Formats: sequence, structure tokens, C-alpha cells
Amino acid sequence: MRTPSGQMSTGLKKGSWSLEEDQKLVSYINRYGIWNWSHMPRFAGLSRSGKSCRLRWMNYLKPNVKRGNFSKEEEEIILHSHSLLGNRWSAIAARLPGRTDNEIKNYWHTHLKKRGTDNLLHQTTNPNDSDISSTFESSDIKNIQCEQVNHVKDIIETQSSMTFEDDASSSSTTTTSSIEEEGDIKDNHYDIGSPGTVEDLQWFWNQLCPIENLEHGNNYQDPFSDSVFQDSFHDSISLYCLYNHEFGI
DNA sequence: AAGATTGGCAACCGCTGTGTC
DNA sequence: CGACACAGCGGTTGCCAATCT
Repeated sequence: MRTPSGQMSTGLKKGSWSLEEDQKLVSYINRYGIWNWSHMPRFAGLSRSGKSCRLRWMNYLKPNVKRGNFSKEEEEIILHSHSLLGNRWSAIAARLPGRTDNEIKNYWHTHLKKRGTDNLLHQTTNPNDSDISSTFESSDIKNIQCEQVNHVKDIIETQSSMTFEDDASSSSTTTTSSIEEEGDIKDNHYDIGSPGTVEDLQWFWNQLCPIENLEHGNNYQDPFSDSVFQDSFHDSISLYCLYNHEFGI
């Protein structure tokens, strides 16, 4: 929530994300995956930069992002990791499943900074230190999913008129029900995505924004008449086919 | 009760790394 | 090998709510 939402001169919106924008991004990624952050926003009907979308997804909307207070164990891991790695937040985040670098960075600056320097002064070489991550029990990890999964579920469930579960043909995509059932979607599930077939995308937009599609209002750009989309689309289809071939999907 | 200050955190900006042509 | 595009990272900003005076 940096600035009140407003349209920039470039046409790109900045500031806080609205529920509607979240819904659009989540729905699009759930259906087509992440294929190109730069071009995706347009096809998802968002007037946001790719960077903004990526950040929003990585830090907030991704199903396995853990929200809420940090546990004692997590604090210890952060303190210890920071003493080893410094401000390499992404490396520290890698030791804390479900936590984002941004969240850890914020938490460090607001809660742990002073303690961190204090700890550094009193730190002794502990033979167990190198394996501190093992103190982060799997039971903690198991709790990671719940909150954010529920949040994303909420977003999707508000779109009562667009339940992808009804689409039996979308077997390769993540649906609301699959989030519900699995709860521990692997990151790479989203890394290899396909924009889908032209029919899929058309259907997607008809479901998501029937009015926008009718009027071509708001920020929606017709992807089917866009050369960038056509190029990216065909590239992505090729990659997707290759991926399916390689992994026998 | 109201204005000032502070803390928390989502989001932006600019830079760097990596892959592709 | 250089240019370009894209993804990712870390620092910073600024809004908003809580707390203080």
C-alpha cells in the first residue's frame, strides 16, 4: 500500500492491489500458469507492470506463502541465517519455507535488527548451528500452507460465476478444488505454464469478465489481435508441448 | 478529542544476473 | 561477443493504523 491506487501517465496502475486485480491475477495464473511476466498483465486484464504482478504473486498471492506472525523457531533461523549470510534475504527466505524475502526483510528491520546485532555480539560457535534448519520441525512447515491457501480460496470463491472445476478439459491446470485438496502446490507447478489454446483463453475471458469482453472496456486487450501475444503464444505453446513431451505429461 | 509521532508492511525503484539472439 | 529482454534481488518509500502527548 504505497500510494493510493491511480492511473499513471504510462497507463500502468500503481499502489495497492484491489480484490478484483488479485482475482484476475490468481485466476489467470491458475489457468495458464506463468509464461511471461512482462506480457501476462495485459492478457490477464491488468494495467500493472510485469514486475508489479510478479511481486504481488510472489509475496502475497502464491498459495504456499505463509502469512502471520513468525514463530520462535523462525526468528532463530532468521537471526542465525542473517549472521551467516548478511542481507541476502532470498537466501534466508530459502531456509524458511513459505516466507518471502520481502516479509523477512521487513520483519528483520522492524523486529530483529537490534536483537540481531546483540546476538552477534554474544554468539559463540555452536556445533549445532550449521544444522539449525533441522530445528524447524515439519509440523511447523505443515501449518505454512493453510492461511494463504484460504486467502486465495477466498479470492477465487468470490468469483462464483467462474468455477473452473466445471471445465473437465482443463486437467492440466490448477483449479480451486485442486488447491483445496492438495494445499501444498509445488512452486514449479506455476513455473511452466501455458497460455492455453486460443479457445481456452477466449473461454477464460468470457468466464472472468463477460461484460468487459462484450464491451472491450477497461484495460482488457484483445489478445487475439495482438502480435506480441501471437508471438509469445506460439512460443509458449511450443515450450509447453516440449515440456509435455519431455516429462511425458 | 485532536494533532503529532511512531511502527509495520505492501509496494516501488534501480541494479544485477541470466538467457537468447 | 555485444545487445537486448526478462527475472530476481535488495534498498527504500510512503500509506495507514496504533500509540503518544
